[in-house]
Amino acid sequence: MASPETTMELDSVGLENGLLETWSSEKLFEQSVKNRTDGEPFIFLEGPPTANGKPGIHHVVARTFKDMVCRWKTMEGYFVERKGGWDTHGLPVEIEVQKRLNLMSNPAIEEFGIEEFNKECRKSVWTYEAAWREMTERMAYWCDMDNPYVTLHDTYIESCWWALKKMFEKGLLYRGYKVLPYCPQTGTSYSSHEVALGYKEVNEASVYVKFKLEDTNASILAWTTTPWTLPGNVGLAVGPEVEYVRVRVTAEPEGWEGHGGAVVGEELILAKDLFKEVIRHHCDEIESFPGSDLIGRAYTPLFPGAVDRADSTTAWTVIGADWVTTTDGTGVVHTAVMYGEDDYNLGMEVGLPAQHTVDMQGAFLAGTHPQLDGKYVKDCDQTVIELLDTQGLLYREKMYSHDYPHCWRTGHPLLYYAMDSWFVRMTAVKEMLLEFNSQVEWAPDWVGEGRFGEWLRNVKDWAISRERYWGTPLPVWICNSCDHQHCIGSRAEMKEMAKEGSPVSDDPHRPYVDETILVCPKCDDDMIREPFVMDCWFDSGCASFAQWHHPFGEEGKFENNFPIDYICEGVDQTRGWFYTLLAVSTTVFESICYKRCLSLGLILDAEGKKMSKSKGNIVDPWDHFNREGADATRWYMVTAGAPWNPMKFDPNGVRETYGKMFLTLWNVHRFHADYAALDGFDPETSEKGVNTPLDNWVLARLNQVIAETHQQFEEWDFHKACRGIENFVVNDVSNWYVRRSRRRLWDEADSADKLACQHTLHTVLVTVSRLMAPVAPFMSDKIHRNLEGFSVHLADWPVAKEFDKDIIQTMELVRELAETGRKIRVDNDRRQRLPCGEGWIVAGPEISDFHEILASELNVETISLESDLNRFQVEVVHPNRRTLGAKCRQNLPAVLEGFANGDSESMLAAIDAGNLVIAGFDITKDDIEVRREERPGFAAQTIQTANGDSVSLVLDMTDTPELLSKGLARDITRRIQAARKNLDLPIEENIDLEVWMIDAPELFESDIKWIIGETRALNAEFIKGQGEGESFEVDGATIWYTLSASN
RNA sequence: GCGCGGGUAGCUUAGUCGGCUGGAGCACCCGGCUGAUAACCGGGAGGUCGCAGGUUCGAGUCCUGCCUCGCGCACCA
Repeated sequence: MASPETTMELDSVGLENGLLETWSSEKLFEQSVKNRTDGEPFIFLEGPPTANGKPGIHHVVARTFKDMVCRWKTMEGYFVERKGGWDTHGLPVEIEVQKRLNLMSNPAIEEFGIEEFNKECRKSVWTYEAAWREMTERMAYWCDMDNPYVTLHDTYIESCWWALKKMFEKGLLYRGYKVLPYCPQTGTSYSSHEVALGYKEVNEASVYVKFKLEDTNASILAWTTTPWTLPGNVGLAVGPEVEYVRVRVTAEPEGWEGHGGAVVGEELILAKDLFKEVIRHHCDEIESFPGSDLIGRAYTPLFPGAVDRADSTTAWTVIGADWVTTTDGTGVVHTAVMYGEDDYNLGMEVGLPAQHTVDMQGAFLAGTHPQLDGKYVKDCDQTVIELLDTQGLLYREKMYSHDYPHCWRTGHPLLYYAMDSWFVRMTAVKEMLLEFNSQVEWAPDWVGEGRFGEWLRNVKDWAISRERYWGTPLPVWICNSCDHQHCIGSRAEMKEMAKEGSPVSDDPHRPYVDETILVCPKCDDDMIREPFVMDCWFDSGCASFAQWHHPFGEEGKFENNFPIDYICEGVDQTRGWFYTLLAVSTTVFESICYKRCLSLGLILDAEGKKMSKSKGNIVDPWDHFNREGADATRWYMVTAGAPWNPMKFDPNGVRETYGKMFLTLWNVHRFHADYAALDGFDPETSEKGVNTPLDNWVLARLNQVIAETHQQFEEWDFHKACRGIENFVVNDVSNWYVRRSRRRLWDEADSADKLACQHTLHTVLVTVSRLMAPVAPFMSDKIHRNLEGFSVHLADWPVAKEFDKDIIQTMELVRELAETGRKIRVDNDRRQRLPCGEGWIVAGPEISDFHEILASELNVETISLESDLNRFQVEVVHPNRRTLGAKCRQNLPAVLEGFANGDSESMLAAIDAGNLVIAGFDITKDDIEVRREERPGFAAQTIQTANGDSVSLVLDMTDTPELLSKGLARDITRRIQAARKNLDLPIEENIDLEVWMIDAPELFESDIKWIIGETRALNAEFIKGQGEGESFEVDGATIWYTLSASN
């Protein structure tokens, strides 16, 4: 170990870029990992980003929190591997390509060719890979980007297949329908994200329809905004608890317009609450009853023959559903199984026939009705209304305005349409999911209990198939003759089962996999693959094992890396990756997937608005990387607030962090390193010196900070930990320790005091570097290398030693007293440079260790303890509201008044005698606080210490010739030093000095010598009378001075 | 509509078990200090602690309702 090197002014961008090169040539990341191979593994899993979008500041946030924890754990001695990952499949990729090639629909893609299309997708996936790598490297996110897992790799896909087969074997995979927003023009169903792009307000006809009950002469009224779904009606849903009425029409209404109507004597049934709103005729109420009375009643189909009853016993009957409300409509919900999500779920539950009346082009199927067959459904709304009207089945028509989703590409209204889909039966493992979730340590805990728990309690079967092209193909084949289903679990299995002569491609993607025909194990006929790809969330949900190509890859790799210790992503992943990881591990392994999950808040702009491309309020991380540097950016993001709270990203804040934290720290380091280099200080071989109380104090504080930082890291309070470090660096180390130690290092001889200071600074800087290394990996490393000769990232996490809490408290008091002294001077109009003869600390604890510091801070000649309290101050009794409140309750005001009117001296005497009674209550010592306040006329202030004691500071304001001389000397020195600095004179440069004075107090010989020493004046003259050069006035005196470098 | 999380000085925020005059930082003004860096120190100004009730001797803190912002879920039959 040698002496540190002298340093330069801070250039953070240069510093960081320089270190990046050093790290890369040293392969420091690899080293830091390998260094800990003997340690217990800490398992981290990278949530794979998609590289077909540009990385933004929110990615920097997530990566900072990932990196920070991994670096911290590494320093603690854990073995922390970090494999990178890329999410490469899915709709966003396809949409990008579709836009570029103007392929608006599935038929258009197929015409273009799936093979070509997927080639384009494969290319598009990597559009921003370089940008991602650059960002990742520049921000110092340590992660193995050279051997990442990639969801489009054959091996990765094979693991996904394996997982799906596990589910299949457990009976958790099944085929069914899912109602999705579907655009018949493009032949595509849309995810909720895309649907959100296309909401438009529409004003269209809604209808009230009469459903004639079979066993009685009455009709149930139901309401719908989509008349085209009426031919598909197979049921009516009512709320079992909802109150319904049966009414008889007694007279025609006044001013009826539009289609529909009812005849006198006709009977109608609807929710009681909605009667007034819906019914236009004059009616008599016949009876009222709960919805449960209606359940099971059969009614006549509106379009007989449009749907086959098949073996359904519930078709065209009234069904109970507790989600039915009376907020609009009639309190009766028309149910068309294939054209509404609730309708479909209800239909499945009670066994309604699931049969389409509309084809994939959006046209009515043949056999629905002669006037409708083959026509586009949205064009038929009026026809349906007229058909019902002519049969007397229409009660009313009403224009209704609402938001309705439209195709973001073509602008056509989307149809909710039941699509063929494959599902994972998550509902079957709900209890297990909840149990596993309760084992996860969530930060913050309310995301786990609340948002995520809520989601799990309402878990639905997972629709994992997509009618798309670019994705992991669904490995399920169905037999042409016997409908046998087979799920492939590996590439080998596919080869084995392939029909002779059928192509088996090495690339598992479409369209190649579509061409592979399997032989049915049941009947030897051909099996054809289901034409779906999988939800890309399934891909990333498999990451915990597919990254290792489990179970085909390296043996033991997966087992040793599961379950995961730590994952961290934005809160938007709650229903995304956080869920799919758990969903897959639960169904495949019957295990938890991760033990700890940090869910990060959204990132907002400085105004609190969500960052989005369209608003143009995106912050480019490079703006900060290139200005304040990655350290300041990372530190800012960690200290700005709790990680799970939404973060308002304020570019100004980054600048502040840079100026405050990093510039300060750098200058402390520079101060130490420059002197250490000059003196040839070596932390290992140089004498230890003799610690002053100041050294002992800062070392105690250091250990306190170590302890607090560690504790707060453990509790996920990274923001508090880092604010604590920052406070220590800025306030304690720089603004107090270094400020008070400056003169110690000016000593040119190797004094014991200087050595102690240098050892102390060394320890403090090295330890602080280690504490902040996980968050600010650059400057911490620069400092650590300079002082310790090796990288901070190979160092160990600091462990706190026992520390002296008393000295910390004492110093707190000393600093408060120093501030108090300045306040006294301001109040008494006495300038800081004019010394006071004496200062007294009244009734303070023993702090003589710090009298010297205090005297210097206060600029007093001597400090002494004064025990005679009465000399300067009186004791004042204050009530202790906390104890008195408990004792006196509602009588407290009276007691407080008693205190206010009482005389402190006599109250104290009474308490000592044990007989103070106020408003009927015995007052004891515990009920009061005694504070001392200075008597009027003294230059004094009283402060309260942390444990409630009063301490006062009194300054003697008397002037003497000696004091005036000293004060003048300091003023002169200060001016000359400023002039030296303006002239850019080196610190060791000597000067020639002339000083003239008018009306000045006498300058004592000793003070003249002091000026000469302080200013390094080789030749100096002090003259009474008017002079030349710069001048200033102090206390009525005028001073002129000239100086020049002495040669 | 339901759930979760916010709302404290112009801005960013701390505020523990309900208890002394609601603290900091940035910015602003005045003063001081400085061979101390984009520094430091003192003082000033700046507060309806989102609003309204309630509990309590006492509420930023607990309860109820409301307003508002963000996120999520549901609904839009």
